Amino acid sequence: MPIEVILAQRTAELFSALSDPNRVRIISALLDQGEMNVSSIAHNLEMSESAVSHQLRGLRQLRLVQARREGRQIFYRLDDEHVADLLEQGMEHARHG
Amino acid sequence: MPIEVILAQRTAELFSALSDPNRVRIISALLDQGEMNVSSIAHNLEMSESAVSHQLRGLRQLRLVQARREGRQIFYRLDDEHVADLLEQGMEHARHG
DNA sequence: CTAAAATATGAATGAATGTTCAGATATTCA
DNA sequence: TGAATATCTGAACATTCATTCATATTTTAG
Repeated sequence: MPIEVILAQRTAELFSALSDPNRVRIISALLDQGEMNVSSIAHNLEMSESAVSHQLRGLRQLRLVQARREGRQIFYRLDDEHVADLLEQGMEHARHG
Repeated sequence: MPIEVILAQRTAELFSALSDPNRVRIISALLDQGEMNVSSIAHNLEMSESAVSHQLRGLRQLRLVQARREGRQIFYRLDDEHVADLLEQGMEHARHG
């Protein structure tokens, strides 16, 4: 498989992480707050905790998000400042455009 | 509907345009070549012309791509330099990361 | 040890997506 | 006009995806 195709796949995969409104909101919330546990994300965004948990799993697998346990809560934060840049640039484009 | 949710939707929609390997390759090719017609994109990326045409329609509807007819060929180019930035940033992240 | 709280997980379901195939539309050239 | 070329379109199909619901796991508090 040509490198170019593999790179395209990995690029698409990265953008896929930002291709759902609720994931955008989750990442945006983490960008604002720095760190949040699952239930506060769910409450904040009016999503079920299960849905949030499922989405966070995907984001964690892509290493866009990192988890830290504290007691029975698990706090999530962005793993990568590049993702913050990407999201901000995309939101900026979406605001105008 | 809260502005924040609408913005998240529009942001996700933008990233969705970059969330498929073949679309990434199409946009990347247009970025390199400046302008291409459907069949040269198809040949270049080893996609069917129909698949390319379907994808270009979506990109055109999102105004990421612009069309110009010349005889029986239709040349496509990126409509927006911001998208080029976004793609390059995403590809850069995908190369490392 | 038991109950409660926070999160994770898996199966099920419906919606969205990308490609293919067949055929339609538009344009040029003889 | 008729054939050839380039592109588009719509239906069909398989696949992927996000959510829900029920249940499991982990941790703390009592």
